[in-house]
Amino acid sequence: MENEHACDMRGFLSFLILWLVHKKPMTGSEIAEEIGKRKGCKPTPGTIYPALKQLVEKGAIKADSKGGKKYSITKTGNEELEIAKENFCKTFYDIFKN
Amino acid sequence: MENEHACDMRGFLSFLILWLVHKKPMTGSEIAEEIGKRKGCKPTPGTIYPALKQLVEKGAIKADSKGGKKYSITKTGNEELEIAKENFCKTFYDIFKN
DNA sequence: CATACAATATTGGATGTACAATACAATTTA
DNA sequence: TAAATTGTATTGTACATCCAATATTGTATG
Repeated sequence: MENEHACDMRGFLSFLILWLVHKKPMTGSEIAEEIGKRKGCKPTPGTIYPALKQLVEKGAIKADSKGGKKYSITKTGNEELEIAKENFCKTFYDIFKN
Repeated sequence: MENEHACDMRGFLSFLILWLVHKKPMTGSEIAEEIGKRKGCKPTPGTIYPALKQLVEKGAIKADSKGGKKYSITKTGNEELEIAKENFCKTFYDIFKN
């Protein structure tokens, strides 16, 4: 609700989830598994599901209620991801150089 | 203390501050300015100084109390930065591609 | 010395992310 | 059907980060 903390360094979990789901629809546990592989430490359900819930409420992702309940990105989510990705790259552009 | 939330997606502000200060000692306002340039939105003193305080308390940076009070990275901070950088790159390795 | 201004810093309240513990739902196995 | 297992989700508590507002300190300038 209209809180414009645009300067926020919070939100990297949501950003990463959005990024993963944008590549391929995934279930909650698949997402946790993939984050675990990348960071070396798998987040617990109490971390993953609240974040998923927020993203659904924002309309950035949606849950396909069949089978394992996969989450996939929406049009809104894709637009948001594009902006977030750009900001991310501008902010950390020189971290990856060597 | 000794809270081992190793899985943490929090701490990106501290990470970025550490990264900036590692390249060159900076004052609080210089740090805010540089982050503002990267993100397009300059963090307020209420964001920057508590983070700096924590980093000093951890021993990751130290304040040179002469002139504009520049902060510079310590040996401990450099070691911490090296680890954090590696985790960061592993976690977001595919964001920068295209 | 006094006033102004910039940089440094703290406070209070909100939000995102963290885990542990627990609960619930859908299969599978006995 | 009962018990076990796995995935999904909530709750409670803690902490990093966020801003606005305020306070403090240091350095000019009058």
